Amino acid sequence: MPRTVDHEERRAAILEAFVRVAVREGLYAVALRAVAVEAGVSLRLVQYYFETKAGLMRAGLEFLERQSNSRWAQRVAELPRPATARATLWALFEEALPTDKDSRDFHLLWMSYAVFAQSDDQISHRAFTDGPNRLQQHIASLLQQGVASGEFRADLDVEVEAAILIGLLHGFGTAVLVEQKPADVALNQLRLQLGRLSCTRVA
Amino acid sequence: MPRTVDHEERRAAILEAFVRVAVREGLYAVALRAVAVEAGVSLRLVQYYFETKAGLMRAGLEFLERQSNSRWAQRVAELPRPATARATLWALFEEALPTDKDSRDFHLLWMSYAVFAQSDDQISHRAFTDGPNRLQQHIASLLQQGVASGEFRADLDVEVEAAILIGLLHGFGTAVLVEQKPADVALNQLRLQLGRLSCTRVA
DNA sequence: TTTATTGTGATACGCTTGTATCATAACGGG
DNA sequence: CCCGTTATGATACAAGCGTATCACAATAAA
Repeated sequence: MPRTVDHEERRAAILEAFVRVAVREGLYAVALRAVAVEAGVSLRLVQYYFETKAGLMRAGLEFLERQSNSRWAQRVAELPRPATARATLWALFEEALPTDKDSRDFHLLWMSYAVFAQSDDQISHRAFTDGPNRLQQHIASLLQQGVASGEFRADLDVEVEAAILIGLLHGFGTAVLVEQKPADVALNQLRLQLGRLSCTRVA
Repeated sequence: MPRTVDHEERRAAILEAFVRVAVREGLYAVALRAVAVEAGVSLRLVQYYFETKAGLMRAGLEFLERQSNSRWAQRVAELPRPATARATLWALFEEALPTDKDSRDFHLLWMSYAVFAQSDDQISHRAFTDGPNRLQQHIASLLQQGVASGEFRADLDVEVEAAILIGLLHGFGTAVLVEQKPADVALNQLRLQLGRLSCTRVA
């Protein structure tokens, strides 16, 4: 087999260009030609690696998922050990809010995809339910762990509290995204809600 | 002046068609021709009443705002008097979640517009911050009123609690929208959070 | 060195889009 | 009655879109 160029590397480069264009012009307005120009390759190449526009869209979503997962994994790895349940939760909150530009872009695109998926059955809706569900499970188990270690009140319904925290996270996330309020305010309000679950009530 | 046809009525009819198309095909994919067909008028007519596509978009957003306001006004009017702060809040929650199809459509379009506005400076971002801010003020005053009437705990920071409730409302709203959870589950979880603020603690 | 396969460019096609143009029908005021 | 404004239809146009086609450069295997 000839002319072996690293397929995955090329795909990644094009996908990064895709993300940049999508952020700049809006996901709905992404054109294959614009992606090609942004990536510095020919239109044909984009076609070659992703076949069709729907293919690029699909790959874009998967790319975002992978990127988000690795971001979170790195964040957890940087956590000082041993990490309390509360500290881990807090890191999760900070990570889940669009604090820096990268995170902002990610949130915007994710939301764009969620909207897009509502009137396009090419891409599966499950990405937008499975992700939050997993996250909620994760939060619930962290809460449970916190209850066991005495950080949180013993009478918590961890499932419901996790659902509430997830809801808040999403709501505040979009609020920060549309610049209704700055990220640090959102974090403060989250801290208050988390404080309610603690054994040592602050307010 | 001749051939006087009710301008506003026509505009409204076209806007309703616009909304239907936007819900069906996605806001990003709305074409003037599709709106014309849906409204049963000629393309030229849509141009005549809205000049340009951006004009139609703008008008569409304003239409949604008006529709939402009147929906909420009617809801309040139907409230049994005298309405307790808690009952009013609860009505607000029920109204704010995408429970029926109309509300679902509204939420979807509103979210689409929010995403759209992030990469289009034709439509003002203020609609997406002013609305929630007003709502938050409203909730805060309801909470304050509830504190005064003894429904809610006296030591509440009503501003922060209002912010938290708004955040939850938005988060749960999108969760229901993407069918991550059904509306009644979201309402139950909201009830729990509201119970925390009450004088007579339930759980 | 040939050969088959993989990777890349140039370009064209058909379609849809928003917008513009032009004619003309309808109708109130003079 | 007629005139000028308002309202509506038919149609044209240039631009941009996704997709398809074809040629050909590059290279690993024979």
